[in-house]
Amino acid sequence: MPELPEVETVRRQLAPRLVGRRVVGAGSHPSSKFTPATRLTGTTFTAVRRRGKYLIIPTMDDRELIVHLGMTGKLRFRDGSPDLDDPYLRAWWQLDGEEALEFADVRRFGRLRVVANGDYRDIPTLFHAGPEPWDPELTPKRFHELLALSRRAVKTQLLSQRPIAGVGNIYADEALWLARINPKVTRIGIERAELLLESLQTVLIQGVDNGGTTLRDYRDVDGDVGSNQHQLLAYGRAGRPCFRCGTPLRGFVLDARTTTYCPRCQRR
DNA sequence: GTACGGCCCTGTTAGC
DNA sequence: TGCTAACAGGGCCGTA
Repeated sequence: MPELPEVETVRRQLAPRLVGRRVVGAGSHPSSKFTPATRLTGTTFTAVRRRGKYLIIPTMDDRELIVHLGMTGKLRFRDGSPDLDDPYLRAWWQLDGEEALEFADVRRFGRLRVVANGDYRDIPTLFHAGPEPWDPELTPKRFHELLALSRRAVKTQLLSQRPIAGVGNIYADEALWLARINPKVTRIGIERAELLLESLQTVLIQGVDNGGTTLRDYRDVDGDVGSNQHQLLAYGRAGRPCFRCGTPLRGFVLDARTTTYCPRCQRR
């Protein structure tokens, strides 16, 4: 379940090895989620950027490869040719210099797109994505205004990517716990919005510093796990005592996602 | 425009 | 031991 810290970790590892590399061949799984990969033969990657949970990889011919890792997507390099016997290989790019970039994804929730530079109209979540967590324009006031655009539950809004980009289920639960905000509240004041923004920045920075959170599937480009799962304060701890007050944390399903919160610290 | 439910996927785990 | 059902969940789409 790669969220901003996991995707940023991948981006940092990918960039020095991918920028300047030419694609001499490509292939993919037949699903339309992955076939865009094949449109890149002959071009050269010029950068590796990130926007929310999306990797954006511009090419020399003014296009961009957009990668969403979904739940179990992994990017990795392989010496020589791609491993076509891997049943989970969904796309691959043969690079100059006898090396391949592979996209493997067990559950096929990931997806690839190739677009003209900056044209995200066909990728709704990316097109409508809110500011990055560290965007200087994302002031507490602005964040509060963005949250006020909808009356849905605050956690639902975070997962929508609209008030802020890059937050998924794990870091949403963590930040809401840290800010003592109930996931189901539909309106928060400017002071609590500021606290939530600070909490989001805190948990996301910690996630990046720890190389991401590996619960089961996530691996970075080198195949290594992250270590942030050892720092989690709320996510996945339902039934266990709150680190602040000792009250057993409660779990429920919100928007088909497990949600964990402290019924005492995070009262509605 | 907004809210909501269902679907895509498959390995792992729980329950019988 | 072996089978079945439930579960995990980000993004998208159809419907109300």
